[in-house]
Amino acid sequence: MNETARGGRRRVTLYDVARLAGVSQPTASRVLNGSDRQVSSANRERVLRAARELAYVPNASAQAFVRGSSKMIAFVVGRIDGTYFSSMAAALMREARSAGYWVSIAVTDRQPERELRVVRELRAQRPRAIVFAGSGFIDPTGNEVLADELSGYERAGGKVLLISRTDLPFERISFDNRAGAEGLGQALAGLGYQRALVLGSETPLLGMLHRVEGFSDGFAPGTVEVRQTALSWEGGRDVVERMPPEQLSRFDLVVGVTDEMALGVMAALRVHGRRVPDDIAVAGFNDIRTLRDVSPPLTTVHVPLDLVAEAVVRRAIAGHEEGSGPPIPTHPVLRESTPPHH
Amino acid sequence: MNETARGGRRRVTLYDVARLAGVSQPTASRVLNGSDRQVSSANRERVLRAARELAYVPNASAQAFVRGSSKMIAFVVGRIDGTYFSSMAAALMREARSAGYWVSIAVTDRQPERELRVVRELRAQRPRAIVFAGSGFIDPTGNEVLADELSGYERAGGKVLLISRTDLPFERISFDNRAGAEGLGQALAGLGYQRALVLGSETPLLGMLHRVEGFSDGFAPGTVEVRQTALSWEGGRDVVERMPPEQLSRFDLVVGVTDEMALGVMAALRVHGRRVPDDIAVAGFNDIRTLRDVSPPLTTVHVPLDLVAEAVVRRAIAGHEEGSGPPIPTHPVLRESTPPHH
DNA sequence: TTGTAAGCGTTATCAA
DNA sequence: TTGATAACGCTTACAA
Repeated sequence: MNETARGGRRRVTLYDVARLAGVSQPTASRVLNGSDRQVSSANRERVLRAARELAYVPNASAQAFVRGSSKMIAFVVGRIDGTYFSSMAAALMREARSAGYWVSIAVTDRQPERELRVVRELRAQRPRAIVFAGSGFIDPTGNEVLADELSGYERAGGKVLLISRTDLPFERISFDNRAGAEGLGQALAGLGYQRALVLGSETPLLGMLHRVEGFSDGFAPGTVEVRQTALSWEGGRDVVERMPPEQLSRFDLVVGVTDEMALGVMAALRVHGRRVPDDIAVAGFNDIRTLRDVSPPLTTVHVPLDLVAEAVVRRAIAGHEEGSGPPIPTHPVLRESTPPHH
Repeated sequence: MNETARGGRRRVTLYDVARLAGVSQPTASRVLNGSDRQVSSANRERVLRAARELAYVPNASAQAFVRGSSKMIAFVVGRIDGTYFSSMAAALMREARSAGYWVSIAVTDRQPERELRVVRELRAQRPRAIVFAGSGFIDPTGNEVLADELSGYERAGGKVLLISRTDLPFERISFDNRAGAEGLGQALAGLGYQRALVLGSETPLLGMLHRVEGFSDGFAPGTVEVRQTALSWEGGRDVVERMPPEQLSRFDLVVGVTDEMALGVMAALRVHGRRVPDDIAVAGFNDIRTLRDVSPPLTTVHVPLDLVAEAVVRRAIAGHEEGSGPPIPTHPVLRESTPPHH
């Protein structure tokens, strides 16, 4: 009802502090908030004391308002309740904090119209950067409008960054999906595997395509069978569930383009009484933390999220365009889900 | 360097829209931002058209500034890279969104001094509510200062909410830890288990204590052995690692006060070649999503995060104090990690 | 229903 | 080094 009166007491403002300290508002401002300007140590002392005495809390809205930009980095993600993106968010927050920024997370549920709404709302917040992570849909029309919206944001002084997302025309931070997958393919071929089933993403995402292609190249070009499925735990599970047993038996290895898919595969195999790795081997991609809880330990490709976070924050803050630099290297990690074969 | 000039182009303001539409600024405001005031449909139409034409984006900082409070709910959490809190955050965001609010997540790494800093920074943002989730330390001095800070925030019109946290004097949303744990204890005793090792939290948290006590009461008062350990995966693992094998053999069941701990236990048991549930049974608490990936499926106590999120948002928005209502019920879920025994 | 005018808290410009 | 003073973009009495 009555918004401002809620709680009654008037808030302490910079003016109050200045008055108590016997200085002008600008001087108080120069002391309390980061300014290069010098203030005499006598005044500085009095202002600090006054601020402490009144328990002054700067009004971030007012600061953001007058500065025209906030200390916020917006992180836009399809989902947050999964280890991969929440780990990425955690790394990003750590990194941002050490640079004096904070991260706001927005979830889109992977729906294009939600993405658009989220960006509109975010623009209103005037964040320093808007960072998109992962697997966006490729809906040309939807993306066109989204790209327009983001361009408008950039024109107004913001920065758009994409993490391993390729369907929008903005600066990009990518992993070397292809090389990591190729390394995995080589390693597994070297262990003696010969008939691999690869689960790709039914949503056509360039990054996922690179993983499939890279693996195929490293493993043995032409021998790999690919199935497209939902990019999720359920997607992995469903492929196994729906595949006739005799068909599944033709493979000695199943590889998911994400760990989540691989975990879905393992769950389904378990249900059907197939043992990993005795009956069939499994591997994933990303090296999410959940892997420490599965047995046997899952072979995967490690993605160094700390490096990603560091790059994101550096570029988000940098005034200039850095271009889409070299991809961040990834490397295969062999574990017990893929022991030497034959 | 030059903050405001970044990007060059002046931003479109409400004034521009009003001028193009040929109306006053307040009228444009009434049309574009939620106001109860009526505007003639002719003017409404012109304003909307003008806004679209100029691609007007409201300045949320200015709005928050002048309104004295933002549409933000701050969610303060020890860590975000775990299934439990990220699931809770996800539920909270869903719920908040449908009420027209958005959630900002702040991570404290469970360090008291970080908690204090985070709250200070959050206060500056003037969020509608600050919500603390989970396991805070009990450091009386640290908490005293924190409580002061939060009281100041409430006096200024904000709302503090605690989710299953009991070391601060504010409105609380709690689960029925005791009843859930008691139900679990009864159920497991009913299955024939007789010698339980319960892993409690070495940090003295009331909620965790209730779980230990509840379980003990339900299982068989006096027969349960309790070990305190770190409230984490590592904490669970360490207990098993450090326990002499013959001592561990005395138990037919290990219960962690969180699923994370239980998963740590399972990992350690695996390493030491003890099979679950054949050699020893394991149970946890929370029913996190990671459980779908472990085998055998873990017995636990389900905590309905959707209900929690709903309660949080409702109370965060409500102008009045609701008191710390009845706890949200939890219920045991029996799975294969604790089959009938003997 | 509409417009005028005041004010929100802070920073930045500029003159002292 | 300091202090008037003018923005910043928006909302909200209050008056028309």
